[in-house]
Amino acid sequence: MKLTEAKQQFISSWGAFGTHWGINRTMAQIHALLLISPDPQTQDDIMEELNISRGNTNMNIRELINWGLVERVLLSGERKEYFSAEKDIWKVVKQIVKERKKRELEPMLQLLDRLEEVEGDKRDKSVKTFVDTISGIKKLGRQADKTLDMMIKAEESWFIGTMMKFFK
Amino acid sequence: MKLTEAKQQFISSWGAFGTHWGINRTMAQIHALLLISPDPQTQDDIMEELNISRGNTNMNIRELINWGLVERVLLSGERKEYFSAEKDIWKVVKQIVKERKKRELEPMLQLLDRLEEVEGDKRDKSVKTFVDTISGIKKLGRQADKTLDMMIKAEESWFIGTMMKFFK
DNA sequence: ATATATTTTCAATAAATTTTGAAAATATAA
DNA sequence: TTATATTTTCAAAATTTATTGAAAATATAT
Repeated sequence: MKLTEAKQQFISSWGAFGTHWGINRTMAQIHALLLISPDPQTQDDIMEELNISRGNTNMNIRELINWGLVERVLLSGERKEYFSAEKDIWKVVKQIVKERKKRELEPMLQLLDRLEEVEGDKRDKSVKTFVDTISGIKKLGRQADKTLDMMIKAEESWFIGTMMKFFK
Repeated sequence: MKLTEAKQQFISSWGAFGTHWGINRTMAQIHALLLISPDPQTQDDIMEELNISRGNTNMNIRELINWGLVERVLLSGERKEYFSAEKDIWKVVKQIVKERKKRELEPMLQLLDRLEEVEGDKRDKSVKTFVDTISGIKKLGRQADKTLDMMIKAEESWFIGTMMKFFK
């Protein structure tokens, strides 16, 4: 397979992959493009490569910056802004985990805390089922939260080494 | 908080949560409703509770069955079908992991295998960056695949116990 | 200061996804 | 068998989400 075709396939698949995980296709594609670009790219480079409008490009780049996956690069003597993505995949994964944990897991755990304190007699079957379900989710959620915290702090080598030993 | 309100909040939040993970809102809401329902529910029960149409209800129940999260229950002497969700959250998580692994992670790893074999000289910077990125993703992906395999087989007690020890 | 390049915003539009509801298919009862 | 209940399908409609592109804002150069 030629490089050009391989790049296109990667970008397109990364985009489709993203949509299965609640990430918009264009954002995932820009990320993919920057991941495989040796040098920082301008907005115009990205627009041209992916055939998308200036506004769309701009908004999604900003979103990637918010997620901590892309950074602005200023090249001396250049007026345009350049963008580049973190290439270390372990760091990328940790950053995504960190953000999703903060944006989704933590608020969900807070909600579960409140819901668990529902009024009513636990001898009432509907109260019991509700509280038991909420508690079960909360318990697993709290464990996930702790595990992810550790993962975020861990080095890839340590983490993979540990997993290898465990899950030989 | 009253049970009725708590239930509604849970269903609504579970639905919103789902959309952040590429799962349609209604499917997640039906799942939430069944999770907190002490007894199996009919299509009409679900339609009424969530204020959704018969077609929508039917399609999403089927989808939940495909995901292995809900099962049909036949009550003797009853003509209607009843539905209930697996209540053990650890089993639910394992089932979701298993399905997403099969549907998304495995095809992605297969694609990466093919992309890694791109033609061209690795001294060419653009080839090198591409291959290195693909290899990095593949390496982490393969490790995730193994780890998830183990998790799918593990008992909750073993898994949580292990994690607790590690991440004291 | 003015001109020019570049980035950002956002209302309008387009595209994708979800939902409806009525008709068709299927299953059960009489 | 015929009647009735129940489930399934799917084209059309509604809704949600993504994208465009031109105007406004900002930054840099002359």
